[in-house]
Amino acid sequence: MPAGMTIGEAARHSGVKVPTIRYYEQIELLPAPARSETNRRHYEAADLRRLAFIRHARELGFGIEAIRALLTLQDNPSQPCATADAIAQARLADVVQRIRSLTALKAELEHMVEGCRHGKVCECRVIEVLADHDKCEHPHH
Amino acid sequence: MPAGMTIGEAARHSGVKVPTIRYYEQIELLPAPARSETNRRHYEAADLRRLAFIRHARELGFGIEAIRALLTLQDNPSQPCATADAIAQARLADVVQRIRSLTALKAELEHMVEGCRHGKVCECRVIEVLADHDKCEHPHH
DNA sequence: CTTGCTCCTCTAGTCGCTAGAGGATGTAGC
DNA sequence: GCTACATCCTCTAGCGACTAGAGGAGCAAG
Repeated sequence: MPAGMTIGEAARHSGVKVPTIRYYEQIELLPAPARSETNRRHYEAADLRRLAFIRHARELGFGIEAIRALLTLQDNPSQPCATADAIAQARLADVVQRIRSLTALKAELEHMVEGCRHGKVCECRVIEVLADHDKCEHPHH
Repeated sequence: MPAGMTIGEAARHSGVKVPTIRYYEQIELLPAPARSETNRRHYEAADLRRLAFIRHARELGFGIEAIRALLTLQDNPSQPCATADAIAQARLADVVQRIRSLTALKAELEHMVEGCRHGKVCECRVIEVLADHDKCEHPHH
């Protein structure tokens, strides 16, 4: 018979922390596993695959609800994959947008830091730029 | 006597929403302003400058505690600006790191989306890659 | 005088966990 | 068997930075 693993073993195997696994069960992202006579959770291979899927999706920045949708799709493989594609594309668009705005931010921060002469606050570029938006190179934010 | 403006006017002027201004007051980032006879807040020019400073710093991604430190520095202009510089540099390092990881993510997502043949889920690249980390181009995450 | 906007306070919700209390169970060494 | 210590259980509360909504009062225009 398949012994199954404890929640701690599942955590080590999947890289998802123990409380996080319990949390995923609570929000019904992961099915509640069988319990031992003494009330301990026992995980099988299928649970581990699901956990790995979730972890990977989280690493790629998908939100819980998106992952829920993707898991439902995985459970119904005969459906068209347009939804999965749309979710991934939405995430990609979000990432692209974030990179854009972070790159602009980076330029602004570099501008601030480079201008700092390490003197007193009253002549500090960092404080000065923060206080006056017009001192930004590209004040489009 | 300086009339001062209502919280709504201060919000329109600064671009910070009304409830957010109240929230900043609650966490003591913004001093509690004078009140009218009927208990309404009245903001002066100094409050507006402080609000603009906070808003700009938030736009650049500084956390509330960092902003609190920066505001304290601004209030004490004779101190050396090493702290302000350190805060800005820490933020810059964070932004650089974020850009790096988002760029890696972008490549992974593009890989997923490009591979999608828009067929059924059972042959969908998106689901497939999520389920199997080894199918990533650069599985360094 | 009524309509509709703004203001007040307070509480609770968002997201994805994470931390901690307080208690039961399991394992290893003696 | 006894003693540590790790691991497990449930439950509640906290994080950051707001945001939403209830329920009520004030204000300005028609």
